[in-house]
Amino acid sequence: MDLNERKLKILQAIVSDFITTSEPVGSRTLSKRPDIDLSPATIRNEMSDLEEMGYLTHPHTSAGRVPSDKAYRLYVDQLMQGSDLPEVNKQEITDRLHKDADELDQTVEHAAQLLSEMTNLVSFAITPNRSESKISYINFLPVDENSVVLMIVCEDGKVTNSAIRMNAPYTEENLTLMSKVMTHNFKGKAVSAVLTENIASMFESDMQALSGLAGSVVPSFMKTLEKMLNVDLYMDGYSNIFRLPEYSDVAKAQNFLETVTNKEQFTNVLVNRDNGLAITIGDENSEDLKDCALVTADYKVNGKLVGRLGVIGPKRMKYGEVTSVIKYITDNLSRTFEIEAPAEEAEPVEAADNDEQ
Amino acid sequence: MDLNERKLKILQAIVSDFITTSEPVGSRTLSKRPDIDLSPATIRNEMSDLEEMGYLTHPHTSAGRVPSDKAYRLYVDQLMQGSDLPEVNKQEITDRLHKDADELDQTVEHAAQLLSEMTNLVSFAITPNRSESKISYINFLPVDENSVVLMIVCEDGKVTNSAIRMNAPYTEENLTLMSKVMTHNFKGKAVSAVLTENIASMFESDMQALSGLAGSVVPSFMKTLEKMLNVDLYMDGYSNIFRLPEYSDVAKAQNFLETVTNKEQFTNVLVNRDNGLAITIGDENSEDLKDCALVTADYKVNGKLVGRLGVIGPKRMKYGEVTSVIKYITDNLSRTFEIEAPAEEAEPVEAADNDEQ
DNA sequence: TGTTAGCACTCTGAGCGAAAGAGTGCTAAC
DNA sequence: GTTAGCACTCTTTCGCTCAGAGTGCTAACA
Repeated sequence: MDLNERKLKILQAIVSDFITTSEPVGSRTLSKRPDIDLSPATIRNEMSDLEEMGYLTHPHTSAGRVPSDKAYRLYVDQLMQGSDLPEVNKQEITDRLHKDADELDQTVEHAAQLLSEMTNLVSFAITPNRSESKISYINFLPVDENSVVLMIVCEDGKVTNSAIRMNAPYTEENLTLMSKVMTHNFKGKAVSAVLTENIASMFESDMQALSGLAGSVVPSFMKTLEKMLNVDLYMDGYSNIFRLPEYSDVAKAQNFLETVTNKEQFTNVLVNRDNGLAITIGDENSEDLKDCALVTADYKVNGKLVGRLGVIGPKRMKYGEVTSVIKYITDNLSRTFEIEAPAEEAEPVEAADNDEQ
Repeated sequence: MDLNERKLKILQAIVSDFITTSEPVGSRTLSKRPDIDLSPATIRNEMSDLEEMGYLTHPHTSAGRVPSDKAYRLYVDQLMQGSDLPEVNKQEITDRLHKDADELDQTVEHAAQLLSEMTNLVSFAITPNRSESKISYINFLPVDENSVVLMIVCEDGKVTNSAIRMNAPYTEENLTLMSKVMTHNFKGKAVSAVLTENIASMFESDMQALSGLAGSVVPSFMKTLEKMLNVDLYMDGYSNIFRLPEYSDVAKAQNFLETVTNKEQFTNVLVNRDNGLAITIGDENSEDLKDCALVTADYKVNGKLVGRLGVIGPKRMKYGEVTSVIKYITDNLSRTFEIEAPAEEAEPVEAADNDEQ
């Protein structure tokens, strides 16, 4: 038995019908569609075949057919027609993303917000991983006699800072010296590379005058670098799930919310997805998301750093629309954080990208 | 008719019974309690009186009594007995709050997490408002030829930074000069005070050499200062509401989540609450929270800055337990961010408090 | 005079069965 | 190969009854 033209057509009709109604699709309903010119009985035969082939299931004998994960996969890969975003929406995306375009974090948060509004699903966005970002400055500033602030600036403009409680007394000169020596040592190196270096030994050789401070500074420096690698997760539209009949059961809604509000775990899921546009459906996800579908896409910052943005919802989602919204937003974000007029320079000029407060 | 001893006792029994069961309380149930030695009929008479006085309501004729908002208020003010936190919980709070005590934001986030776990309610925490914090440094760092990073450090160690896109070319010397002049001008002034000054004029008089840069810098500087005033909101335990029978109705759960996930609006509610321990019940809240109760308390940072932490849940909450957990956590937080061993100095030494990236 | 027992009454919620509706699968005819 | 027809299945909804919980009132009691 093979998937001939007619079976595909029927399958497509069933999937798209089910996506909009969330009700099992019966043969009579299908036969009424203008694009399908077959009697209910014929359709029933085909549906029976499709079920045997694993594309459809049956909640119970006297119910219509429901697409299986396999059917959604086929639908997404071959059957679905990409929808073009209405001009109004495009305009809105552009407008709203450019409103606070000088703050990466804020813009990304807005992007997530926008996405949940436009898809009526739960949306999320993660900021780029900076393990390959290069260090640009290291700076110690006095706060009071016991504590200083350490700030590390990356070439892409990202700033991370921490408070450090000093064990030994320090002078402003100490701090300036330390800032200079460390900047000199690490400038131009990637964050991940520095994290594997033996920093303590550097203090011994280069900075004997400061070795008394090393005990306070080294662990904090490492911690701050690690903080630089943290990926922020923004989510929006939690309450959208209540609009979906699949979550009218409170237990299911609870389950979903629990999974999705576990930031650490969920960030992990997102970080480990395929690059580019990625759609995973049902089984293709981990156990606790097996009733969901995720659609994600990447955005670029300075043409290098890669963040990610997407939605999570029921397998029955409007893949065409959702995909085009996500693509449009990520493209827009990438353009927003694009290098501006590199013009004559060979080395790329980093665009404004910086952290939140 | 007045609230005599017996009526109070009955009312207290009804409220505490309803809090644990969420079922309307009948006269027979009450008469079985060891602390109430009255026949159901007598209790019925008293309940009828209490209803007339506005302390009880009746879902329908043949149901037990339910406390009114007025009853909860009385309960909280007079009838409830404060519970003492078990030693295990105290220990856990202390342990978990001190794990990352060098990062205010992170600690506050952990506190919210802890609170939702211990109360099984939705918890929240806001970071302190810094409008009265004093500025300590202002620093411009070059990023690339078009952009610089501006960072403002407060006396309490809080750092805020922004990327600035420059309209005119700049030199490192320009930045250093600008940093010095601005630090000199604003050091020791409160953020809110600086925000009302006429910064632009300062550029004209003090910094003529830099006036070409002022156009880029002044608006960004103001924006960054405003960012310094932003209060961060952390929430946790959203999915706890599904455990409560009052939210077994999906529409109610949706409503609740929508109200509470509106960060801006909800932050506003929190910022405008009374200082110290504040409990608001039903009507006492805004319209969209009229079925809820909020309990909040303040914590202090450096004995000055004040943040806030609390829970939101149904009016039927264990006020005693909740209050003692919140108090214990806020006290603990205040101690964590306390000035450490000021010893000989007159001027208070600021403890480590700094921002999240 | 306050308290209590008794009883009729009310309202809710669970349980049950009937009936409607949707849809299938099979058979037989086209 | 397609279709009409029909018996059959399963779910959902509706109405009904009945048990249970609780009240309010009255009358008796201490």
